[in-house]
Amino acid sequence: MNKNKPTSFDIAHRAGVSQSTVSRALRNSPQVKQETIELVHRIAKELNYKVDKAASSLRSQNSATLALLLFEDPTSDDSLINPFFHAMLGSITRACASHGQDLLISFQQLSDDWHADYEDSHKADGLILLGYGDAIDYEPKLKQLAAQGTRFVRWGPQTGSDLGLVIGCDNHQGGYDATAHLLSLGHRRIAFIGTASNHYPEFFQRYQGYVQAQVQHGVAIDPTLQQDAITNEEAGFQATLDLLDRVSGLDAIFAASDLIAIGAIQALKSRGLKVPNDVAVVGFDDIQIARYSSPPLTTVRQDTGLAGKVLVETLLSLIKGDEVAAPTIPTQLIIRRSCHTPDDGQ
Amino acid sequence: MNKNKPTSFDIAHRAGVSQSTVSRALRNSPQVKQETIELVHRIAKELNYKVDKAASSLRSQNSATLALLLFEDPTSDDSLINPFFHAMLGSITRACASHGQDLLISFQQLSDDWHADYEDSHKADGLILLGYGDAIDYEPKLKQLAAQGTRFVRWGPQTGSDLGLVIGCDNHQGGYDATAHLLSLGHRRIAFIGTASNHYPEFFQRYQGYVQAQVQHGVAIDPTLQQDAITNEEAGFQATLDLLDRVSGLDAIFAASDLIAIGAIQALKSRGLKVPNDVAVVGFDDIQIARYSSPPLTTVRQDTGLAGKVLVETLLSLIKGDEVAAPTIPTQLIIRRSCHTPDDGQ
DNA sequence: CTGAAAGCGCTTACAG
DNA sequence: CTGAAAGCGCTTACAG
Repeated sequence: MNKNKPTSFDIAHRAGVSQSTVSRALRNSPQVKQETIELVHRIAKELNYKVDKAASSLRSQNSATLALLLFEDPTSDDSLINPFFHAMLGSITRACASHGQDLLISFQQLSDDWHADYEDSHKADGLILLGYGDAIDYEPKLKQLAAQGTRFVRWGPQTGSDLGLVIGCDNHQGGYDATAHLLSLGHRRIAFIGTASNHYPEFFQRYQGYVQAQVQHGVAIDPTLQQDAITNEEAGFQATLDLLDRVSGLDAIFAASDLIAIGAIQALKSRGLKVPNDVAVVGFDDIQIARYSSPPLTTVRQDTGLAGKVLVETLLSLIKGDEVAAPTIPTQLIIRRSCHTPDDGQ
Repeated sequence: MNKNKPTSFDIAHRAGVSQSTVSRALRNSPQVKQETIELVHRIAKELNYKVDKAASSLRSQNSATLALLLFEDPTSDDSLINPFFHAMLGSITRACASHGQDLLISFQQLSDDWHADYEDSHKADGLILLGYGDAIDYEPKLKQLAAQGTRFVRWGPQTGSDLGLVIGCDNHQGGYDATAHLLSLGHRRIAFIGTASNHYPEFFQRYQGYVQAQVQHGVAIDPTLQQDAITNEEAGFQATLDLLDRVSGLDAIFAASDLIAIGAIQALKSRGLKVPNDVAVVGFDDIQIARYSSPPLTTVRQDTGLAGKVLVETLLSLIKGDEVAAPTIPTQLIIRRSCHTPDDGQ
């Protein structure tokens, strides 16, 4: 079947033109007569001809392929993927398709040589990095990539002194909005669950938004209301239990991610506390599960559809050598039933 | 940076051997002296050399790449991916990595020419098809792939007269186990929610297991207890409301997928029915959400870890030209709180 | 607007 | 165990 795969020479022969002209015509070169272009395309279709990607990449030194590298904390169960990544994956896939790029996907270990694996081998023209993990562990890797001249974009926290091009949402604003919403509902003892340090800068930015909202509303910050957790349900569950053992009078939780929030809700229920009647909960991400948790989760949506598009387009600009900026993706507060709304009598 | 990418000639020069020998040494050919192999590898490492994938693919006519094509019903919201696919994706990714294969990923429309897109262009040596959708719509596509000699494997229902190589779980047994479990808890009015026809053969197989279990337990089949639904929460929600309007005395639901089950639970709650006290619910898949639904969902687990490995390894055998069989992946009943267990006093 | 020719960086017979 | 040579199927100067 594949033995007789047609080449551009076959088309040239049938069309009565040279192979060079076929090559140009297939890419709709303005140099080629419209008539010839149409003829070549017609014959190509008849023969089921497709440009050989390997030959094209080799000659043009351009793979028209991007690589998406996913990574998580090495401690996390590696059969699970953060649902937030899935949404990003869908969006990145579509953006690649619309730009004629193929997408390689891989789960990476911190120990691997990402540059070598993808750029040196010409498998991909650039990398998209996606992951939650300890930013401190991760930093040397980024430095190495930058030093190697790897073209990459990364989803993450924008700090102003970023290694490489970082595209992220407005974590601070999102944290502010979530907290302001809880304050507007009358809550005053609002916990923050999530590791708020430079190890998890996205969470830290959300925490800072949480602090700012309270300061602006004249609520004193009680540092004992912050409890560390990485982004999975287990961690959220355990952190909430620890928090409940430590503090009193809690009336709301702002969880640094939806996964943490879902664990928190389970923990609250396990202690006989009702959500939102006893404790309101707000998450972050708006993953698919958020709508189907019980109660449905109020959360801060990250626009994954836009994010994927921006990641891909920014990377393509970078590869082309254009000047590129790193836009910030806005967030949006999505109100559901995990906290009372003013007009919600429940 | 990439301008001076080293080639096998650079290594040859430094090592004082020919380029052919370098090429052999890099692939650890038994023809090459161990000493030479080691020398070549050492120099390659020093130079950060990586075999150029395009050149290698072009010459060897082998891309060492598989393509994963995902598709869903065109009607479904295309920003969502069935969580079951995510688990498969993780598993397939890992299996590819362990076999030295790159993985291209794409969301496909039924209208696209999958063979041309991947095999004719030498982007991939074979395809993995993953998707839920109407099997009848899908069939002409499979016939076309088979006719074109495309090497592909597919996750789906094994019917005995499959187009191409189909790997799937034991849907019938899974349906039987779920239903037998409900029967053992004393339920007698068990609904099946999911389209049970040749349009959705996996669901149909699960339905047949459901029927068989009841027959064996001497329970008469009431066809009005079956309600169509495709695999998403919306459909499950709506189907359950319709069912509740139509039939009386319902004491359990076997949903053809977890997404349907989650929609069903929402619907039951919206009618003031308690799960499992008023109506028990069992799902199918054991997606991640199942553990965090409220109540946690009893379901039939498909072993996605094994499935991904088997898909990849079967496809690689097919590409190599080996004789291949299509194994069936076993299922496992996972008991949680969405139906009473005999020793669960709740 | 088109063609002849070179060459991308490998792998693989072929010869020794 | 190693080397010289051909060639995978394109793209792209170069020449007209």
